[in-house]
Amino acid sequence: MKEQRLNAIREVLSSTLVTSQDELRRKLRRRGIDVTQATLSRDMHELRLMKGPGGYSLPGSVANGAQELDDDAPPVLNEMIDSFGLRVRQAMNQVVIVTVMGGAAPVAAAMDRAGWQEVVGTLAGDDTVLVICPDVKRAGDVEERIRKMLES
Amino acid sequence: MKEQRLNAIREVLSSTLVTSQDELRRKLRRRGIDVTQATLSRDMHELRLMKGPGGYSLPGSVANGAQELDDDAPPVLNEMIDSFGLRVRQAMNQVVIVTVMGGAAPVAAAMDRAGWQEVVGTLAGDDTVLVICPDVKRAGDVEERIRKMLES
DNA sequence: GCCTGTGATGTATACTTATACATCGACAAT
DNA sequence: ATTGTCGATGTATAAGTATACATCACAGGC
Repeated sequence: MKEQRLNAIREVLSSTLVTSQDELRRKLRRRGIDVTQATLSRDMHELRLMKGPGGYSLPGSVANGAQELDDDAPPVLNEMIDSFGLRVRQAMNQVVIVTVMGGAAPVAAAMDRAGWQEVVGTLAGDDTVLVICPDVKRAGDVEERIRKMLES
Repeated sequence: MKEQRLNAIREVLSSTLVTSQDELRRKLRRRGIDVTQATLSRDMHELRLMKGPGGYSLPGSVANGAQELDDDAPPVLNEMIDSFGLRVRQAMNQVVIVTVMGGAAPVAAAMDRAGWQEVVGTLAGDDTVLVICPDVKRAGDVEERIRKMLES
């Protein structure tokens, strides 16, 4: 039972954003796993999880967030930002979105599909998405929207 | 003063083990830096520090602070520029670093790890690194530093 | 069958971290 | 000179996490 729970924790963390042990507890309960915060604290210690501004992550960045997308399932931008986004910053008419390793491509694809008028184009590295905007003001608009997605 | 403190935090974390904000506060006080836990909490959030079973670690450092560093410890940016960098040019708030084929990714990774405040994000192609800076002035600063690495 | 040791878990709480609110200083605009 | 804005910081406390203690189930030895 414990092993199954540890596996479930890894799956949840590699596909969604988790910012507290209570949040993880609720997500596990949706999967039929019901434990206390104290037990999760021990589990997370045993899994050597890291906690930072972007929430919890599995040790080693390679395995983190590099989930393959369904080819025929257009992702919602909000979900992509939730799952992969770490932080956003504006630089003149550009917006830089930092993601977990491997998360840049799905985020950029979702932005393209969102079709925002304020976005001229996007470029994805491994963990960085560059968003080009027509001017500084609209870059500020985009930055604010992305920031709000990160904060929700 | 704040910048100096942030640098001191990075130095302490890269050379000693820190397992709580109070412990860091005490270590900084020995260096003549006296702030409260609340300020350190904000500083550590701004530095994107990670906390795990092995204590606090800088972003991009070994995923688990409790693990000993192995042979492929993160290289210094200077070495990466020496090994792979060919030339650097500035374009408004962007800096373009041209590398040998295949050298863009290690250079971009090293820049991410360097954690320069002037760098909003980096994007790597095969032989080109695009560095986004907050404004034209700081792009100039970054260009100058990279140029000096190329010349040495 | 009984006893002992071990690992897992929950409860309660100690400990740690994040933040609401207030204050202050620097700076720009008037 | 005055006023307003902004970022930094401290205080107090809310929120989050780690763990002391107790309990239970189970396995192994005798």
